[in-house]
Amino acid sequence: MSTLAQGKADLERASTAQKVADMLRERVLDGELAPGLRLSEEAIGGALGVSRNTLREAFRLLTRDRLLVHEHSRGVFVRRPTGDDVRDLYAARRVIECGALRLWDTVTEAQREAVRAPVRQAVARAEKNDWTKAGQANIQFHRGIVRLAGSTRLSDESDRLFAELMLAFRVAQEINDFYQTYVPWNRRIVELLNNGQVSEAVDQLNEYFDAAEEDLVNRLDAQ
Amino acid sequence: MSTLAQGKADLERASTAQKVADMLRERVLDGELAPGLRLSEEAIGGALGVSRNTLREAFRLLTRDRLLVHEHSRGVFVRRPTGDDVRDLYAARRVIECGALRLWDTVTEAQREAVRAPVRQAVARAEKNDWTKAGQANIQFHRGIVRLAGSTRLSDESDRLFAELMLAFRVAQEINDFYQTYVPWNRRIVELLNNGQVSEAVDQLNEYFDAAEEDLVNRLDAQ
DNA sequence: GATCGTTGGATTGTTGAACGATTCTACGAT
DNA sequence: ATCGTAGAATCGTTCAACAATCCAACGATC
Repeated sequence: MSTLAQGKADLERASTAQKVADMLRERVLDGELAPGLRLSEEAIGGALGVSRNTLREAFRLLTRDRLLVHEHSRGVFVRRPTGDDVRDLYAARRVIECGALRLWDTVTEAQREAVRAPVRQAVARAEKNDWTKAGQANIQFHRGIVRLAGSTRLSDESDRLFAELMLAFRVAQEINDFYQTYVPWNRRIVELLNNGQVSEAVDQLNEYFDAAEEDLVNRLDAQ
Repeated sequence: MSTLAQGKADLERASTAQKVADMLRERVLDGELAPGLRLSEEAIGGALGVSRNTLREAFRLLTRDRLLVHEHSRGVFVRRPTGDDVRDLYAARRVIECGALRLWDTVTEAQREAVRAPVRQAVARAEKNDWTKAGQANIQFHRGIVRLAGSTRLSDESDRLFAELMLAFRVAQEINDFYQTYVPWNRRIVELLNNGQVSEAVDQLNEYFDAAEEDLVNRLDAQ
């Protein structure tokens, strides 16, 4: 059965536009393509060896994910998140993640473990000063929370929100030291959950959002 | 100021692909293009007088909105929502709308009125047996709830969820008589809110989702 | 009679070129 | 220094072409 699923994954081969979009997404998220940069159709298409039409399809996919912004007759640009964007993102996260976390007592043990495990990993990575991996584990923690809701649509949209947020982190130059503050916070949330104090855990998550949002907005507006 | 806003709206002229997508979206939502139908690039492009490339752009937009599904080398089809789709949609709605409704005491009066007004309208329309308008007002009610969260990203995504849900309603042939049952329910929710019983209103909303989901899933699986 | 290749036609995936429309840039006039 | 204008660069859209893929019909085999 797992081999069949594997085979199906192979069957669903990506289109050229999809592959180009995946490559560009990486470049945007690791900062190689800086926020605000304009992506010329001719230049990028030439460099990647794809036609303009195919490249435009890839641009559209990334625009859907809010990593690029499209301006009519001007081209596409790497999104440069503003303070307002961050506020909007956290308003959405508050509703989604706090709402999902409230379902803690109704979900399967596997779903709960998908929330706990990333925190253990983040703690371990943080002790080794590997903040890149710690940051990835932190995202897995929040992805796990969203998945408590049991909706693939909600999970997919949240992944887009997370990706957009990563852009904001980059602009705020907050990639490394940010998690140093908040890893302990996540740990406390999991402790409360294991204690059966779901409501208190939700409160902590809300406070975490308050602090993270304010920190990020301040750094963005300072620029 | 309003004239300036008007001028700006004119400036943001829609691209051809956007206009084509809007037209197709209407056709899909009012059932002219039935769920499951395959949309031939050549046939539709010829009928609308746009090139294949432009039409494919429009298809991408509607695929993002989940009204169409794309199958590699096979074409695009009008989505035919399944019971699982509906369960997924309601799992997302539960988290989003209940989470947003919990913010009732923290939002502006204008935001609260955007929840109450559509219910009054739905009641009035229902008394005149105008179920189409009553249904539209019902959607405005739920849109108003989502907007309590204050996130445009969340509101936009919810609009897509609603559109997809309308497709499911159509497949279930539940366009007219559905709201007859649930308009009074919405009314009760607003009464509770006006009474300051936010928590009870959330419970009612949750029960509404339970009932609506089960009803819709049953009708879909029966086919 | 049912299952399995094969073949040909239809549709999609991708490319390249073309041209009008729009934006940007640089230069010169006031 | 500001404004307007001409020219270059880029985008929006269309068209034609060909390879890759899918599909339906037809026989071949057991």
